[in-house]
Amino acid sequence: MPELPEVEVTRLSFAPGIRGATVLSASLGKPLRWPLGVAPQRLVGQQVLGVRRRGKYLLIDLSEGLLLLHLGMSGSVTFASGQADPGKHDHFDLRTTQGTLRLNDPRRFGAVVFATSEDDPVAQKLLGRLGVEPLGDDFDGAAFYLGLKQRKAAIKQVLLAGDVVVGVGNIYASEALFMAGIRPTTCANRLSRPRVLRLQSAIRTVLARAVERGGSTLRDFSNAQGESGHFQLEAMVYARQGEPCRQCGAVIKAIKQGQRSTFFCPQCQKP
DNA sequence: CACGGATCCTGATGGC
DNA sequence: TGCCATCAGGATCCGT
Repeated sequence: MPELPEVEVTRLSFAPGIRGATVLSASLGKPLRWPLGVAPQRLVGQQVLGVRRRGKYLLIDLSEGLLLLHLGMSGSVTFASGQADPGKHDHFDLRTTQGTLRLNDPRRFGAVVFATSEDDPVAQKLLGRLGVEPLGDDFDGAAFYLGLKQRKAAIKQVLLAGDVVVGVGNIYASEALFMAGIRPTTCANRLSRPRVLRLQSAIRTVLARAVERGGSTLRDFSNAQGESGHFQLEAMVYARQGEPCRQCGAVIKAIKQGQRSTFFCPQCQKP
């Protein structure tokens, strides 16, 4: 479910509400991708200082450490006072003085991990190899060009890998490549400088637009207030195989790259 | 070091 | 209705 826009929309939807709260209790459901790393009691009494995002991770800053939260493929978060009893797929509850933060994740590819600080090896193992933030000032075309120049894999797979630039998942990789006019199968190191600059700009535009629209709700994504996103309605290629390109009318194609679906317009996007 | 494939898990969907 | 295969917004691990 969650790429950068969905994670950011989630963050925005509960960060103001939880800031300043004190943890009353924490409880776990079924095992997630990684263990919490400490006894849930360790969190009790800590104050929530704020919520940040790094790539697709939510970083919940506490007075004596931080929680790294990842939504995997099917995770979503709710924040409310008076939550019902945990359901079948609710695997983490953080009860605070200002409401309960709850992670629901049917497939359990997500995780909640406690680290004493961002420098903690536990945190570094998850964050250490992440690429640049696409919506930040550090994402400049020159560095992006140099990063791509060292990769000979298909550009779409390089984007998904997240070690050059973070946050671009399966939907937005296809969308950004469409906007940049680049065929997803093109080798990253064979893209000219101008095309890389176009791609850099397209990534920023697509992700920022998706955040504005509340993310994409394909099946069940919703923010911490239970609201759906709407970006999927304006997708140019994602999940539109067989339909006419909104730009040129050619038939949108679907292919597989590394077990993942890729969508593109064979006419608008050049190798 | 970088690449491609297998893998974790559950649920929805479509064909027969 | 049941059964089976396939697919799904992610990212790590492993062999090459």
